[in-house]
Amino acid sequence: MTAHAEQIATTFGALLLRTNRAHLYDRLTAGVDGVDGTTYPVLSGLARTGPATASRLAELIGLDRTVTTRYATRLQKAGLVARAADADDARATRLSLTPEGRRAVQAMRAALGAIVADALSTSEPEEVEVFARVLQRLLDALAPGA
Amino acid sequence: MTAHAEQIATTFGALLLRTNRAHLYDRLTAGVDGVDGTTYPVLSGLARTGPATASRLAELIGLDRTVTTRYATRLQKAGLVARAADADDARATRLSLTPEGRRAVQAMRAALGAIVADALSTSEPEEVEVFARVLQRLLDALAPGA
DNA sequence: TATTGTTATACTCTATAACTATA
DNA sequence: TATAGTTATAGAGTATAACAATA
Repeated sequence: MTAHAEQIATTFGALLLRTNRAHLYDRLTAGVDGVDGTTYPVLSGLARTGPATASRLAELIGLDRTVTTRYATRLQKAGLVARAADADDARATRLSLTPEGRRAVQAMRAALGAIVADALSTSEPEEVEVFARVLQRLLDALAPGA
Repeated sequence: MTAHAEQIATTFGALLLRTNRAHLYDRLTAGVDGVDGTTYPVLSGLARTGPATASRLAELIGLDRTVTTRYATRLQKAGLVARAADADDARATRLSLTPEGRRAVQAMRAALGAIVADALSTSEPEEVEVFARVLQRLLDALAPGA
């Protein structure tokens, strides 16, 4: 058990190396116009949470308010995100996905799903099921906020 | 199966968010003097590969040669890394861990192991075993180089 | 001519500070 | 006075360019 924890820790460490993460992001956003590794979290966060203010979205994805709003502007220029006045609070601006933005998210999700599915194609379905469950627990323990 | 791939992909995406990765690195290097989130890959890479030149180490950890040598200098100043002339090639410099560097790596490995062990404490040993196996496969598929 | 280590330089990502408008 | 959005500015992290020494 401890031996497994050590091995898992090592594998995890390798997986978290900047180069691997960057490479994966590149693969995900390669075919999608207007999104890159930096704006990806903003777009996918918006998809997860639905229409939200920049402040709330920033909290969700763990980025600063100022960065979030700037990336949102980039995505808006690319036609993937829309801004609208908040009816309840004149200070606030609601960010939302455009239909094109939704399509982009869909495409990236499918790409990631395909990569994972391919990577797990040699594993038994029962193993995959266990893996999914334990991975979720690991995330909960490692990133309590998310 | 496809459903699991989707779920795994989503969890994975969350895990790779910059904020989570940075937070984990901070936890790992918190108690260790002279190491931070940026120099960590250099130190742990050196532990994995043993004494190596900056160029070779850079390849291993997916960083640029110039960055690797600069971080190595930082670690050297902290007393964790040593430089020595290469006997076979006068151009080359061999980087290695000092005893203190080895202790630092040991401490960080133990910390990561403890975090993972804790995160998996609610899972059955058989589940953990499966998880370790599938995770390794996933890494192999995602990061062929590592 | 190619490669090693290194430094100088520039670019990108992210955060802090500051400004405006509204609560 | 506090908060939302935004812009200006500064700080890290990283890569590209350039240099000296050796192969």
